[in-house]
Amino acid sequence: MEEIKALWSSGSEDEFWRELLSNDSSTLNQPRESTESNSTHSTEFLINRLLSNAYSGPTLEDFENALSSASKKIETVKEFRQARFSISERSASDVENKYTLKIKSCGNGMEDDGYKWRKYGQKSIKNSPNPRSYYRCTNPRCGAKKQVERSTDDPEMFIITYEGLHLHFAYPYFLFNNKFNHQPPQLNPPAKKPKSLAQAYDVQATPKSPLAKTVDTHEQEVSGHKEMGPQGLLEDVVPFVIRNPSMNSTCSNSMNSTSGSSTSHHSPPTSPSSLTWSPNCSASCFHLG
DNA sequence: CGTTTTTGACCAGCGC
DNA sequence: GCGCTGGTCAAAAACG
Repeated sequence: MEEIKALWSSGSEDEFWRELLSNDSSTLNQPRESTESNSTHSTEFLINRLLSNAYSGPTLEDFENALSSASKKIETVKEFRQARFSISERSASDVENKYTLKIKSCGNGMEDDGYKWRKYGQKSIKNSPNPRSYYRCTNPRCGAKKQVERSTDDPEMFIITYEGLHLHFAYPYFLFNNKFNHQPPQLNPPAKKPKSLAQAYDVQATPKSPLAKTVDTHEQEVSGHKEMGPQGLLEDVVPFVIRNPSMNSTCSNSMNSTSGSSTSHHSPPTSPSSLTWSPNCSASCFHLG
């Protein structure tokens, strides 16, 4: 894992992507031959390859397969693909772009795929009565950051800006693979079910930057959580029922079988919050910050 | 007592 | 250069 971190920190991201594109990459092990994109690499392929090379966690292909297995949530597949293409359509050098979420309340949890966000600062913002909080992922190989501030228009609306490619949102969908055996014990069933995930994933461009994305979760309500936790990931606003706490074997099998990386990056989180690791079965953090 | 949050200081970038 | 603003650092405080 450290070599990945070093790769990102030692050189420019352009170098990283060149390395990624190189067929005879020596830094990143090529796990398997790919028959697609022989002449021109599609960005989708790049993303998949990035995940399979740099991370041992599930690839986007895994997510898609998982989505396909979720018969009841076929519309979610569509929306997830939309979200994915919102990433894929961009050039590789744009991966570090910011994403903005607008969340009207969400689950209160510090943990996200086994890692936590650590608050490292708070500033009062000009022309806004609400301060902005700065968080950084505690995942040692993740430099992703996020900023959380309360909307001035709607006190219950939070605006969360992620910096760096951030794929946490894919986890809930990946967990579809486990067929909803039961619900997470720590979470009450939502009093109101979200209208639809299609609304939750209304991906749209944000005015402040042509490259940034805004995900507006219109009516996300989770009972018992008036306050939004410092988490604020898309994972929080996706229905919790899709998260399955007892899928350790299924999850790891799936991830191991699809991850081409030979070196194991599945080290458990160093954070003491590893109790949430197994239930969520999230073996790797998908920030690409 | 270890971990997390708070909070003022510090720094960099930008416009004037 | 100066002041403003946003982002980060780090020591102290709070928390469990």
